[in-house]
Amino acid sequence: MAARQPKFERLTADMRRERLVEASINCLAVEGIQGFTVDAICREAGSSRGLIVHHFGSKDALLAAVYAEVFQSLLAGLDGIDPETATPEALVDGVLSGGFQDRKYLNVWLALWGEISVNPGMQAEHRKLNAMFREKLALSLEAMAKQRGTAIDGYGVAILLISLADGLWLQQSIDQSLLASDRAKELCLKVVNAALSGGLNL
Amino acid sequence: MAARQPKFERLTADMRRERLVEASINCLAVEGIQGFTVDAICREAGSSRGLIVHHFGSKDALLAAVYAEVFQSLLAGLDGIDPETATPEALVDGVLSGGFQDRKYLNVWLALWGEISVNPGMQAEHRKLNAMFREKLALSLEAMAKQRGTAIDGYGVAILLISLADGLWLQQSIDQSLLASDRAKELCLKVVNAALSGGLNL
DNA sequence: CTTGTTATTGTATGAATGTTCAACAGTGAC
DNA sequence: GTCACTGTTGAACATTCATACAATAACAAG
Repeated sequence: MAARQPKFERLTADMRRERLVEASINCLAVEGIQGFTVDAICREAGSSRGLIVHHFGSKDALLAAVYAEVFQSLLAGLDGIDPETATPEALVDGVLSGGFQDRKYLNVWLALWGEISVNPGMQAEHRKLNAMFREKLALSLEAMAKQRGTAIDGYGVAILLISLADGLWLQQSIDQSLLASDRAKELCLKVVNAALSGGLNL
Repeated sequence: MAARQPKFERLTADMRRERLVEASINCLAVEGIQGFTVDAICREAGSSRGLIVHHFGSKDALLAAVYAEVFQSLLAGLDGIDPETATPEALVDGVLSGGFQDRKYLNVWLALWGEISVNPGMQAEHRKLNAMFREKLALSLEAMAKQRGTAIDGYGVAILLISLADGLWLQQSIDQSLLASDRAKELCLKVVNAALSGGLNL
């Protein structure tokens, strides 16, 4: 007699939550916010429909969990960067590659930004996480400027770099024929180098 | 006896289309793509539900019309700028204020970008319109560089400026506490001036 | 083996969605 | 006044949606 076949896989709550978050990212990536439906997500995650409410309470709470996850991978791009020894190349690489580099995430970020701009809870989270990111960048930038004997406004340059990287990534993701990704990196690098050498008066 | 009261206002097709497009923009602005529903749009436009299909054929076609309208106001920001006599200030002003300046449009653009990245027809339109915008910018930038006696890659600087402006506007729209809009303008201006004087080697 | 906990399922439900369509009515031509 | 044209209405329709919930079953503890 064959071994008994369980009717479903029973996971720990954390593992199931993780699977649902990843499935959500895939759904968002492919079809945008229109594809972010309970049916599609659970199909992608290989579970039944009831689990989103059971593990997250609501679909909105799941989207918040997606944001936390995606932002983690953005922060990870700056991991391993030591403010004292970092090079401009490493910094630009970190900003451009953390969670972003992949065009796949365009629709994920579009959905998240839309939600952040409307949902006060997510806006608070966004401010907190973004401040961390900016802080880390600003420290590295100021350390590098110091080595060159120039004084800069690290906060201002950080905003400049983040905005430029976001804008380039956005344009490139929407229309891939616009520019190659190494060209985007080159543009960022030139601006950062100019800022660090005092050429932008920042 | 009172004058007969018409049961509804009968407009020309063009006027009705315009009203529906404007109503769509308002709906998108307030609630994002979630608020872009036939019911909400027609309520906002003060008409019955049947008119979207009647005048546009489908809701998707209406969104395409919204894109055309919004991009027009983006192009209008560069109107009146003569490549030969333009100043960097005027150019940066034009890029930052055309159709963008207003935080109100954040959700409109997020929805449009999402659709563009997925819908081939809108992607083609996007490429065409964006190329026009870039072309106009590049011409003005090259003319200004020439006056300063430097040779630049107008196309590259245009992409740099557009991306930076987009990124700054995006960050600022998502979190208004991040930076003031005159600060954003100042950052753009410094980068453009550096580029025009050859400081960025572009 | 028995039992308790809880992850999981899948149906039920009611609200909201985009589109269709036949009837209606404003408007200008004659 | 009569007519044709077409902008407009609003009910009908089939889907799809998020959520609620009671039944089921996996799994660990004893």
